[in-house]
This record gives sequence, C-alpha cells and structure tokens, in this order.
Amino acid sequence: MTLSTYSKEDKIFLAVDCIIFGFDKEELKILLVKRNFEPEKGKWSLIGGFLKQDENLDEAATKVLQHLTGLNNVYMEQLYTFSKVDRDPADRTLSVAYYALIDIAQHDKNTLNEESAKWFSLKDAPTLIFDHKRMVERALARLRRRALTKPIGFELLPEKFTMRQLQKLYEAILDKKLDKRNFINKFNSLDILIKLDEKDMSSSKKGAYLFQFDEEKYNSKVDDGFSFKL
Amino acid sequence: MTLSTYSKEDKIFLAVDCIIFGFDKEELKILLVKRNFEPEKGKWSLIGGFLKQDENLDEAATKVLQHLTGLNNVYMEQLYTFSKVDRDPADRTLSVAYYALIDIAQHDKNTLNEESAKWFSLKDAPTLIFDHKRMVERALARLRRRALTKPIGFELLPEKFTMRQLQKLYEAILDKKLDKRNFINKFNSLDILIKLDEKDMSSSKKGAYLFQFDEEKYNSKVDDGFSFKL
DNA sequence: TCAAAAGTGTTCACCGTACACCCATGG
DNA sequence: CCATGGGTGTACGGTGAACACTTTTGA
Repeated sequence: MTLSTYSKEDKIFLAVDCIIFGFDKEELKILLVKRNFEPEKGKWSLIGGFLKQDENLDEAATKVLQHLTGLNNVYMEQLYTFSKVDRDPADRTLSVAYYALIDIAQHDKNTLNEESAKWFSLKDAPTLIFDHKRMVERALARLRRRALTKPIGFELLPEKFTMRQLQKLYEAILDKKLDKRNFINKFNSLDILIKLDEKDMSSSKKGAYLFQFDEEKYNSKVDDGFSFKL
Repeated sequence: MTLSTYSKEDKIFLAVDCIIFGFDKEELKILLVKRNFEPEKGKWSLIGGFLKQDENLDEAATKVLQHLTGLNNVYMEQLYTFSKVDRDPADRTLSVAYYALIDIAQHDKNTLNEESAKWFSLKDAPTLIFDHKRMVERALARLRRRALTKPIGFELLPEKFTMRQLQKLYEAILDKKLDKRNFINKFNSLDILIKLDEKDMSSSKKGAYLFQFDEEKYNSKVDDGFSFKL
C-alpha cells in the first residue's frame, strides 16, 4: 500500500469491457466470450480486463482487443463508465466500456485466439453477465449516432466494397431500409469514395463495381470545413 | 486490504470532477474553485471529490455539486473518463468528468458555501490544473450537441424567461448569432412553451412576455414519437 | 417626441424523399 | 431467353435562412 497524498481515500478495481462490432453481409454482430473465471464462470460476457496502475484506459482497451482478436489499428472509442455499487457481485468494480469496429473477415483469418469467442447477431445474442446488456445497448446507440456524422462505417467493411454492401451495412446499423438511389446519390455527393475499375462478381452475373473510402480526400475536405452527414 | 477474487489486480483512486455551467444574461460561465489542498494548492480547478467504495459515480457527482452549491435536482450527465497515467502528479488517479447545468440566480441566493468559488466567463477563465481544461472543452462540445437535440437549455434559465433571454442563451451556447424571427418561429412550432400573461419589464419600456417550459407537454409529445430539434 | 427593445410573415433556395425502368450476364 | 441483381434521374414538398417594418412606452 502506497503512502500517498490521498491516503485516506478509497481505491477501487477498474475494469475495461469492449463491445466489438462486426458486420456479416446482412447483419450487425457482436463478439462475445465464455467467461473462464469466477464469478459467472461459463456465462457469456463481453471481453474485458483490469486496468493496471501504469497504463491508461485506451491502452488497456487496445490490449484487451489485441489479445482476443490479434488485431491492431482498430477503431475504438470510450463509451461510458458503469459504476453501480453491486454491479459485480464478487467485488466493487467499475467498468469503463469501449466499443470497437472491426472487419469481420480480417478477424476470421486470425482464428488463432478464438478460444471460446463467438460472433452473435444482435437479435439473438445470449443473456450477458452483470450490466453488459446495458453496455451493448449504449454502444449500439452511440454507433448509430456516429455512423450518421462520421465515416466510421468503413471500419466494418473490407477495404474494397460494393455500394450494395455499404447500403446493407447502414441498413443494419440504423435498423431500417434505405432507398437504393437516394443512398447512392447521397454518398456520391459527399465525394469521398473512389470508384475502382474492379468488379465484385460474387453476388450477381453482371458484377458490381468496387469502391474504396478515400481517407486522404476526406481529411482534406474536413480541413476545409466539410462535415460528413448522412 | 480486502482479500478478493480479484486480489491480484490493481486498485486505483477514482475522482469525480464537475464542470458546472451557468448563464448570466449574455454569457456562459463556469464555476471554479481555488484548490485548498496539495498538489496545486491555490490554483484554480474544477470542483471534485473522490469516489467512495459504497457509492456510484452519479451519487458522488451529486454530492460534490450539492456540497458546493447547496443545490439538488440539478441536470447532470456523465461526460468522459480521463485516465492519462501522469495526469495527477501526486498519485495515479482517474477522473470521471460530469457536467451540470444550473440556474445561476438560484445559486447566487445560496452564497453560503461559496468559500473560494467563483464564476468565470468561458473566454477569460484562468489556467486550470491537470487536464481540467480538456474536460471543460469536452463538456462544452457535449453541451452544444445536447442543446440542439434535448430541451436542456431551460436548466440554465429561471423558471420564467423571455424569448430574448432564451435566444441569448442559445447564442451563447452555440457561440453564434441567431435570427430573432427564425428562432421564435422555430420554438413556437415545437409547441412546448407556455406563454404567460405576465411581462418582464426590467429590460425594456414595452415589456416582454414571459414563457415557461411545458415539461409535461414535452414528455407526452416525446411519448408520441416527437423529438426536439433546434 | 424619440430612443430602445418587442413583436410579427413572406419568399426563396436547397435538401430529403418518393418513385420505375433498362442493363448486363450466367445459366 | 430469362431471371437476377446492378445501375441510373426527376419531380415535389418541406424546412432552414434571409430579410424590414410597426408597436409600445418611459424618459
């Protein structure tokens, strides 16, 4: 126990939990693990870890995610800190929730650390431990809002994608049907996509043009006062 | 030291810091205190406190605010958790920032606990300790966003207010001039204000009608799918 | 009578939304 | 040759933004 300026104050356990979103052709999914320690061992849970003295929250969250998925450079954002006194029955623990967006295909390559992890579609996810359900709900709400004002959807797609995939993604995030022409017109007017000469032939006989997010162009437009609005 | 399931994990100090906004006729202000303990004793700071084992964050924040201002039932929202390892030079401490909106006039009545607290306009606030400046910036950004989508502005005004006051408030929050007629038309079309038969005579010879936020009406409209958009 | 703030409508440009048909190709 | 998904443009209504004059009354 350190002798500190604040020595009469309480110290508390701090966990970091990650809501990991992926997109699988039609559906938004989250990655869950079977918890392998007490309490609630064997139940489905978000992945998490404890914060160490010598790391900040972003680092801890990155570590948790890297450990499970093997992925680096993942889009990640702090969400909210959950602090109900009895949220963890084992001991007083606060949890800072983060959400992350990953390309499910990238992850499937690294099946390595998949241990007891599994993708669930949002609709039929199992009951989660503690307050993890509320975390997921909040993450989803944040994702919806962000998706309308920042071009973060691309984080969930492969580098090259068709307009149809992009539309399906937004439909999944916003949980509503969108009009094909309006969607494409809108995105074209934003002028942040590169249309490639390649086609994806996997989903139709005619083939669909592939696109890429033009991050440089986006950034320079932002510098000029542009702001993404879907 | 408790013997716990998590006994090999680290425990950490957790602070709560409050960004308290008020509105004074023309300007947005924040309430700051001269810190009366080390480190950084005598410097200007947000008000804060440490989280106890047996309370959650909302309770801790409410307590901090109640202690300084004597006010209860204040609009308050968790903002973000700051965790840079060396943010507090005295000891490793995370801080969960909250922001609060109060009616400055209400507070001025309770000059009681004003000890070393003082209102500063946002423009000429002094240098703050630690990462408190970043907290204020983030709070302001959040307030701006919220003010456009939730009727929280009223928290900063007396119960009865004139349209002009309301407009000045939004101008202060958004930091831009608004058109008088458009502003009033917009608010009227939302249909959530009660026009009183009273006039405020303090700012003109003609007098200006007073209004009140109709919270019940707002809530029932929300239940019917209405959403506030400025 | 005049200065100072209150109150009040209309017009126009742009954006969001609805909507239907032809194209290319593999089987 | 046909079934399947891909690709494309227009018309309308509604909302946001610009804009100026009259009213009231205390000094």
